[in-house]
Amino acid sequence: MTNADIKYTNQRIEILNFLKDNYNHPTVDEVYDGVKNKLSRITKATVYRNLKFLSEKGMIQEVNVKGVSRFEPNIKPHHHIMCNRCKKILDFESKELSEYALKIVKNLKGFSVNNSNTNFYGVCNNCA
Amino acid sequence: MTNADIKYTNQRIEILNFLKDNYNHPTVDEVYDGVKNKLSRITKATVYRNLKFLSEKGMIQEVNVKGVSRFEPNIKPHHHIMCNRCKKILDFESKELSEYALKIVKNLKGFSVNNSNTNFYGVCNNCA
DNA sequence: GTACGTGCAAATGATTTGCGTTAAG
DNA sequence: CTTAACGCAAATCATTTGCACGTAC
Repeated sequence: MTNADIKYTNQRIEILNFLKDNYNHPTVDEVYDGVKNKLSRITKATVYRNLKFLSEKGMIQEVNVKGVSRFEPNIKPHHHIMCNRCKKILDFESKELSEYALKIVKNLKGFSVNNSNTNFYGVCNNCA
Repeated sequence: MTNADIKYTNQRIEILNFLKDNYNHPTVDEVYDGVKNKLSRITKATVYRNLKFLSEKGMIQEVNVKGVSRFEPNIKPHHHIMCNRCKKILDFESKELSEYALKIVKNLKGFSVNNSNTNFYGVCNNCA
């Protein structure tokens, strides 16, 4: 999670801090609201720039759900389970699923695939 | 593909026509450009309204790729393979993959999942 | 004839960018 | 000291909406 090449500005640190241990997949606005308490002068542009920057550095992960960007500290490859009612997103790790999926497309002509992820849709117990 | 409850306006017909047999997953703008030849006075608002309408009716399918909506005539459940270079998207049908994925999450606590789809990433032969 | 769809222009919402200033290393 | 990041405001891009008019059925 540390990297020598990057400048650890207060803004960046607070954003990383907010995301750390936050598995709710917050949107840009939610991250902005979350760090505003600590850094009252921060702007949304800075949040956008840093979230993009940190995603590109592989320090966080961006998930796009129906046109909205969300961010999470879990950088391991994994799948997502989404509730159709409350829109909550759960991480789901399954190496065997990833491997099975890759095996299935391996002998496909015209494409060399190197990774995959699966999205699940359903209803969480809270909403059911 | 036909439905008695809907009004078949020229705009709607041309949009369906453009999408029919078009497996390139066009964006809203591409659909707009595609039908403008036939209906010079059509506006993007109409294209947006109809693509949404037809998706809700289940007559076409919307796919969201990195924040941009794309549309396709293939309404059967299926997976997608995307080229990281040229961004081309290929449909990939695999009932066994869907079934395997569902089986894996079936005994997950806190969520009742009813469908899934897998996205694959790689490089197509054209780009490789 | 009536309800629904359309074209147009304006509104909204998300994200990006130019620029002068500030701070990390 | 130098370069990258910040804050601010304005720009851009995708998508939606209100409204008067038109058209499918």
